[in-house]
This record gives sequence, C-alpha cells and structure tokens, in this order.
Amino acid sequence: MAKKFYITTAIAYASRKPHTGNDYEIILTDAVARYHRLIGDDVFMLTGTDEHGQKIQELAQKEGIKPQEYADRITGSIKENYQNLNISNDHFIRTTDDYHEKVVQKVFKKLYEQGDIYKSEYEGWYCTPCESFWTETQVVDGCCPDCGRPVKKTREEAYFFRMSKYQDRLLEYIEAHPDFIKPESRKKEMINNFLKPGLQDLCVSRTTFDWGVKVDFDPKHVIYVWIDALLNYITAIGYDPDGSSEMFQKYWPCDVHVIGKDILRFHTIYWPIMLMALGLELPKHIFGHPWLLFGNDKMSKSKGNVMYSSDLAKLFTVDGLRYYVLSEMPYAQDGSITYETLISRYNSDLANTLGNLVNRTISMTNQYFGGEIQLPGAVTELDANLRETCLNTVKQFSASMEEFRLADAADAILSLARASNKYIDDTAPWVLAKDEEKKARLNDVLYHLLEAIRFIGVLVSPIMPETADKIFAQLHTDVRSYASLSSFGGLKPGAVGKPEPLFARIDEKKMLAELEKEAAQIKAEAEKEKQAEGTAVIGIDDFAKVQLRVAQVTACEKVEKSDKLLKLQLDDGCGGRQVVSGISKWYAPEDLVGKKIILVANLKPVKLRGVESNGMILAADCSKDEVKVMFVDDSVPVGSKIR
RNA sequence: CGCGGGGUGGAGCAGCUGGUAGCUCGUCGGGCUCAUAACCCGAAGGUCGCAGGUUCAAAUCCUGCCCCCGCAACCA
Repeated sequence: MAKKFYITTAIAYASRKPHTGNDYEIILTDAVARYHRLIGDDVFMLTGTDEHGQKIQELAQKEGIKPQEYADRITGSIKENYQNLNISNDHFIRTTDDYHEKVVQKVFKKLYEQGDIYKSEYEGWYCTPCESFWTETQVVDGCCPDCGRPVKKTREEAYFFRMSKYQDRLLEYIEAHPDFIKPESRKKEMINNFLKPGLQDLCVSRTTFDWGVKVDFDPKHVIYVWIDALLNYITAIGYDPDGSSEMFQKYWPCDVHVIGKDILRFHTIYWPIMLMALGLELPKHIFGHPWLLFGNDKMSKSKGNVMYSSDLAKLFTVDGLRYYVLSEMPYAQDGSITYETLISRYNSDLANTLGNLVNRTISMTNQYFGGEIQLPGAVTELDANLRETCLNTVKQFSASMEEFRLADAADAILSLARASNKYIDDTAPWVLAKDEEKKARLNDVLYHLLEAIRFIGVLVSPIMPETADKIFAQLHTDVRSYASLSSFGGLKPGAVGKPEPLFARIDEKKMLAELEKEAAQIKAEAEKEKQAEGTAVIGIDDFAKVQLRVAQVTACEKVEKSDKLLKLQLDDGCGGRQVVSGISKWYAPEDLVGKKIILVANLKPVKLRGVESNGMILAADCSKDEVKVMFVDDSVPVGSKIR
C-alpha cells in the first residue's frame, strides 16, 4: 500500500495580494508534494486562506463592503495565482468554510468543557472617560497615560488557554523528537525564547470586533484568529471531536507543515499544545523556511520592491520562476532575488545547460537518423560513466528532496545535464556521422543521451512540471515513472519528436533596460499614490494641537538592555523632563548633551523598556538607514514655542 | 553579560563527525561546430573575519575579540 504523505502550507491571510516572496512557500511545498507523488506516495497537499480577523474587517469597511466580499475577492486572486504557478494542491480551505467554522466551535467548546480553556478576565487599568485599557507598564503613576486622570483596575471578560499546563510535555516532546522542528536553529529560538522561560496562558477570544468564528455558547466572544487558523490543518481533512472522517484517520498526523519562520511560534508551541489538549498526535515535522528577499531587503510594497509572480512568469516562464526560487534559496538562510540573478540563472542553467542539451540531442537524432533510435549495443567506458552518473543523480536528488534541500536537488539535475554535455563532446557525434561504418556507434551515443535526458525529465518534474512535459513530448515517450529510473535503459526504441527550444535565451541588457523603464513608471505611480494619501489635509487647528518646543539636552545615557533606546534629560524651560528615543544606533550620549532639539511636548507619556518617556524629539528619516536629529541653533532660547 | 545563526578566491554558496580548499556565475586563454553566439577544456584568483590555544596535522575542535543577520525586547 502506498505510504500516505500529508503536507501543508500556512494558509495565506486574505488581506492583500501575495507577492513572490510569499509565493516561495507554496512553490516549495508543491515541489515536495509532487516529488512524493512521483515516488508513489499517497499525497494530500493542503493550502488555503485565513479570512477572519480585525484587519480584514477594517479593510472591508474602508471599501464599504462586507468582510466576506473582501475575502472572496482576495481569495479569488490567490487561487488564480496558485493556478498560474501550477500548484497541485489537493484541497483549498478557507476559514470561512462552513465545515471549518463548525468544527472550530466544537473544538473550542470541547476544550472549554475539559478545562483547558477557561473564562477569566483580562486584567488591566481602565480609564473610564477615555474608555481605554492600559497595561501595567503603560500606566503612569496610577494615572491614564492619555488624559492623566486616575485609572481603575478593571477586568474584561476573556477566554484563556491553559498553555502552561502542557509546556513541560511539549518540551519533552521536542527534545525526544529532534526532527520535529527544522531547521535546528529555529528550534533553539523557540525553546530558549518561549518554552524555557515559561508559557503564559494565551488569551483566545476577542470582543473588540466580530469578524470571526463566534464562541457558540457565548456569542459576544470571537475565537482568536490563530486558534481558528491553525485548526484548518485538521478540519480540512475531516476532523470532528464527535467522530472524525476516514480521511482524517488516514492522513493525520501531518507529515510536514511548511511555514515561514515568522509564524514558527504559533506552529511549534501553540499548535502542538492544542493538539495535545485534543488528544491528537503531533505533526511529524515543522519546517520553517527562510525568506526570499529582494536584494538584501524584505519585499514590501512600501519599499517599492515587490515582485509579483504573475509578472515574473511572463518574463521567465512559470518554470523559470519556480526553478529560480527553488534552486537559489539556501536551506536555512534567507535567499535573495534580483532581476540580474534571475536572468543569469535562467540563461546559464535553463537555456544553456539544460535547454540546449535537449535541443542539440534531439536535433542530431533527427538529423542523423530521421528521428529513429535503436537500443544500444556494446557499452564503452564513456557510456558506462554516463549510466552511473544517471543512477547516482537519482540517489542524490532523492536524498536532497527528502531533506527539503531543493537547491541541492536542482543542482544534482544540472550536474547530470553538464555531464551529458560533456559526453557529447567526448563522443563527438558529428565526427561519427561522417563515417558510415560508425553509424551503430552513433546510434548508441544518441541513445545514451536521450535516456539521460529522460532521467532529467523525470527528476525535474516536481520542480518544473511543464518543462518535464515538454521534454517527454520531444523524447516522444511516456516512460516517466520514478521506478523507470531504477536502471538505465528505460527508453524504448522508436522515433523522437522535433526539436523545440525549452527556454528561449534572454537578452540581459535589453530586458534590464525595459525593466528600468517600467520601474520608473511604477515609482511614479507609487509617488502619486503617496501624494494622494498625503493630501489628507489637516487644518491649522489640528496642527495647533501639537505642541513643539525647544529644549536642551542636559544629560543622556543608554537605556540598559536595549539596542536602540537613549534616555534623555531635557531642560524644556518648565521644570525639565525625561524622554526616551530610539536613536542610539546613530547617536552616542555625548553627541547629544548640551545640544538643543525640538521636543513634542504634549505627547502622551509611555514607558519604553520600563523607562518613562514624556514626549519625543524630532528627527528626520534621511536615507533608508539614517536618522538625523533636528538640532536647533544655540541662539534659540530653551522653552521657545515652535509653530 | 537575553537566545541563536553566520563571516570561505570578484559575486552567490558547499565543506566544519580534523589530513592536498570544492561548486555555480563572472574574467582570461584554448578547443569544437550537433546546438539557443549555446557546448567542452585549461588558467588566473582564497594567509577559509582577527588573535591565541589543542594536535604530527585545523576552514574544520577550544578561548577571546571584531563585524553582519535572525528571534526576543523595542523603535512615541
């Protein structure tokens, strides 16, 4: 019986159209899923969208539509995107799916009834006039940091998950299963940062918004989005506290959750604990993949460096993009994407090495034998070497795929292609073709090449499914099972197809020039948008609300145990005050003492790292990583108002 | 001293259960002509962050220091 293999991605938050950085995860997952199908596993690949939560509610409100409508739209575009990327998921779950919501409610109730979730109060300080809650650290001398009036210790009703109850069990589990969290470094982060210090009970309900799954026995509470979201992994395959489906019995526990390193905490701590509470087995592996960065920066709309897969696929084909992200990403470190590397990788690996190999081999077969190929006869040393390389490549490829080392797997294939190219040079078919007596040898050489290409076609199929299809079409064979790679010689005699370049070479200069043009356009548009936002004009009275005053720094020191904070003592002309500012990266304390700066005098006080801050000082964001404080001419008296 | 990862020829990475430093791209030279100005070969280029230590022998183990990155904290 086929081994089952259940693999999931994180469900995407349906608030925005995902960019290529986000898509890396599903491409990776898809390749692994396809690999397991290839080797004969019974695979179930799950993906989906998380459609609940405050943010979506707000975004929908802004547009004046219902949250569900908003989510429908985004989910629609996400699905379309996945289709374009050739994602082979077996199911697509939405957290607004009926079956999902019902089970989420049941689970919540079950956990409540068994005492893992309890109703309590969110303790805090409440300022009645302001109607707002403050935490211990925010309150200033027992007064509201906003209006300065005294606050009352109050409680708001909320449900909590008894995380602490399970923390020891989880720690034991993680230690007993060294492969549970991959890569290793991530595991350490989780253990040292969260588990060892001790877990706090998690607040698992909200009353401040209502776009979510309601607690059915207490409907003013909405179930915390993460509880809701995480459960998708079991609801999707038919979990039900009152009796799960056969499918669930078959596929659970999950073989691997593929997730971004940013949500590791939810998956390696909260999720296992929830499963423990439900009496379910834990997933076998959680793989926290690195991020795909644009150059050295995180991709983000505000930085203007987003790449969308649909655009990239137009330039590099879907397989080109898939190949790039899979082959270029290191195992545990962030990878990077730029147009230059994209072009270089596409040209050298796909067009030159792989595409050209196929093209020249098929061409020669057509040219010398009218496309007809026979089984080979005697095996020379060169032949034997190539055969061995093929067989070894299969081993290497599989070992890498099992370990999620996609880049190594891709490299194994490329190495085989290079070896094949070398084989052509060593055997020089064009020389053999000139001698009628060497026809038989020529046939054997071409057979070896075609068979090597068949190996490549099979192996490359999880990474580049379309390319694999094209290769088989040109080889004119349907022998493409993984089992057919157990020995050399699976290709049957017969006719091959016509040569058809797999990847058209890209003219680097031309493409970069075009991209530059486009980038300029996009930038201009973004600028416009920014300006549109900036036109949210305020009146003079609004501005008058901000009190700016000149103050002089009398003393300054670093805040202990903080990277960025400086504690400044200021003479503001009315008794002095203390301000904390996050500028220690750019200024040493002695740089500031004696200087005059601009103080926002009526900002509400806060505590930063436990240190009180009464106001802020003005500084300019210069370039992307430089901040400069606005110093004032010494002739301006301390306390002067600025307007 | 909050926790962890990393610093290897121009670029990006591998090697790190100790024993001639490897891969891809780029550069230079040569070969070939079947092929998408593609392919193949050769060469140049590295005191493996710095300083010590262990060892017959260290990129690989230990100690200290410097720099980068991630997590946490935090950016008023």
